[in-house]
Amino acid sequence: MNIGEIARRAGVSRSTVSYSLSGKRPVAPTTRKRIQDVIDELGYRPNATARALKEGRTRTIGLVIPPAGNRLNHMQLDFVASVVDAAARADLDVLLSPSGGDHDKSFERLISERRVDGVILMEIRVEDARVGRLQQARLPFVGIGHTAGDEEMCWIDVDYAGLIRHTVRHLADLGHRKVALVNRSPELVAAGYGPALRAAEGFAAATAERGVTGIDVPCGDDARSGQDLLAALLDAHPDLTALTTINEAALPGIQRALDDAGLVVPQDFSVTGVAATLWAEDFRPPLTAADVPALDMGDKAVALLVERIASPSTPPRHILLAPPVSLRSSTGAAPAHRAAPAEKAAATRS
Amino acid sequence: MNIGEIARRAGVSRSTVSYSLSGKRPVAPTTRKRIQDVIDELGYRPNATARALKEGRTRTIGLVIPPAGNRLNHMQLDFVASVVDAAARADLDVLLSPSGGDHDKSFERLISERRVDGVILMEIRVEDARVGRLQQARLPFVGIGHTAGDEEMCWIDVDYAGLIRHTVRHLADLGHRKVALVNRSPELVAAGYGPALRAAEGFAAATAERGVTGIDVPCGDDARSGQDLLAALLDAHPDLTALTTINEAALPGIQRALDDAGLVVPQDFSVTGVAATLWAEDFRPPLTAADVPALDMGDKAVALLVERIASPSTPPRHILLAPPVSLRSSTGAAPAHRAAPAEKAAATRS
DNA sequence: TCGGTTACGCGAATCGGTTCGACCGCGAAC
DNA sequence: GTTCGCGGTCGAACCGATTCGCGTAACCGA
Repeated sequence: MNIGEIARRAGVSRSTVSYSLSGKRPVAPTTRKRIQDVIDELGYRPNATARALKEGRTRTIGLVIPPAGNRLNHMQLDFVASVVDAAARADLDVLLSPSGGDHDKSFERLISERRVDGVILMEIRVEDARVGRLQQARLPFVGIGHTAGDEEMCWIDVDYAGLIRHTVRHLADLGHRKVALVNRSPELVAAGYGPALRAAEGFAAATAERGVTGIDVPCGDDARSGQDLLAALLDAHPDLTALTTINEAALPGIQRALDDAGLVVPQDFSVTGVAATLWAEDFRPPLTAADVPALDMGDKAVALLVERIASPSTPPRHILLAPPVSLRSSTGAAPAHRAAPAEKAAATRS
Repeated sequence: MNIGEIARRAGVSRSTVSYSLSGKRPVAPTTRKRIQDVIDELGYRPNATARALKEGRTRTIGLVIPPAGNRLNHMQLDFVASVVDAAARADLDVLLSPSGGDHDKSFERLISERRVDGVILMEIRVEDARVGRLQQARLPFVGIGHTAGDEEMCWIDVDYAGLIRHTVRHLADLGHRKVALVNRSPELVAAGYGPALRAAEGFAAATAERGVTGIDVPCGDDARSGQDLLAALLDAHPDLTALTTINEAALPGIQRALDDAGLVVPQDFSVTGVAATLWAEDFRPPLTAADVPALDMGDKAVALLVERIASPSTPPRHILLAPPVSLRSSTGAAPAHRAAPAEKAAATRS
């Protein structure tokens, strides 16, 4: 069932059917009605492939996600969902491509076979070969995260440096003198993952500025790692009274380690950071944190990409988001003295 | 840069380039080398759209996920990841379509514009209009979950009835006399979501069989709902000593409600159910549960779909998975007497 | 009455591949 | 010495849409 079949049944030429559908040239009302009746009867919709070939665009965008091994965190998941949603509203389909390494089969297919009109690139690293590949292919794209040196591309990012700086100041104002940054996984930090690097930057700047002692440690992106890490940290630093983090997935583990040590938040220990709203609200007590507007970012990313596809030659735009810190109840004045973890733990175990 | 350009530069016809690439007809080694050199130099890859038009297949499959509003749980997320992965291995791309209602724009586009060669349909309901739509369009598809009446389709499902029955027997064997089933959200239950219905079936059968009292309650798919529900449940049923669940997302909330009530697992209360391995291991103590092999299911779904695309007329196959129950440490002998929640909670609050 | 719009519709070209039929030259077989 | 088969190549048709150029008829004002 194709446009020729419709034309035949309506007794007109194929071009007339096409014009009737697109409205790009006038078609007599009676003819149009006849055509529409046939279309309605057969439930015809023009073949997307043929249309794409002729028009030179696929009405599809690629969404490059971290590879399946690395589990997506809630922020990323919300982002994916909102991209798919926003794309649907713009009558675009979304092609998924898991890609981590530089030479990924599925990524390469997307680009060189021209399956998509544009790409949204998640989890950009500071040195990212995919950016060069996209530029070389002249394919419009929007990065989630930015690379320091490159102003030639469109991107949207969260101002991790600024937000972490903000949280550290907040803790310093509450009297904390020794503060930890629970960063993303060692692998991501080593790979030069932007948010991890910039969080560290902001952390270093703010601790120096306020004269507090800062401990910057990477942590696997899961509850277990968070628990082990914090237990070790509490053990090694009896005077540690607060932490800030960008590692959402470690939060449940952090909570457990604090419980195990018999520390009450925020009386004995303060916790803050940057996280998706859901995670922040799931913490107990609710986390004082900068809420990453992941849903909003998806909308913005699609809008930016659509704009870029329409006019690829305009100078690239950048959006740096700095959501406000929601004061919930996981931070408080520094305790005069934090009981040694061992003795507290013993007390609760009994 | 297209096949004509390659042909021109290599001094051959377009068909020769095509045959050289596909190997469907012999090409002289010298010619082949000349062509390959030009291709390597320009980095040519045949345009996917044009190829799809001629071949009549897009090498793309559609993955229909629950709409963005309903947050995906870990099981579903693992499943999506493994589908994308398995598809990539089979040189297929994955087009995402969020669809809940019956008349979804993006779903309809996928089907009627023939953007995909086949579809994987997640979260099937007992009455699901999308199934009929796919059959009518003669588009191969595999359902995740099955509809009772319809044996005409391919599906993969987890044997929720059997697994829940199994967990209830386990609890009964440990001496529990009153057991709750924490089911999925009221909306899903009302919509006739298969796993929810079948879990209830299995629960009813097993409680009857073992003569234990069963309480079957729906619960929102999030931590907060789990917490509220269980608190209410403990309050209303002082003799409730165990629960089983298929609602992963509620687990963290269940954990909190138990903590708040001062109940220790498994001494005071037993918890079990069906969950993704990650959630089961994240519970404290680790959850005795049937581990849903979501990653495996993705592989199997893609394999089944590929098979069905290749030969659409063979009778549909069904796969019912019944993963073994991993005995971890969240279930134990029923306590002689469970302290009233109020008095225990008061004790911990002090 | 005549030139000039405008409305309407058709045929053909085009997008970038794949594939069928045909052709040519050469060596083997009868 | 013709014929057959086969390796190697080319031209043309085709997939299903869009769109350009052109023809025709009706209608307008001068």
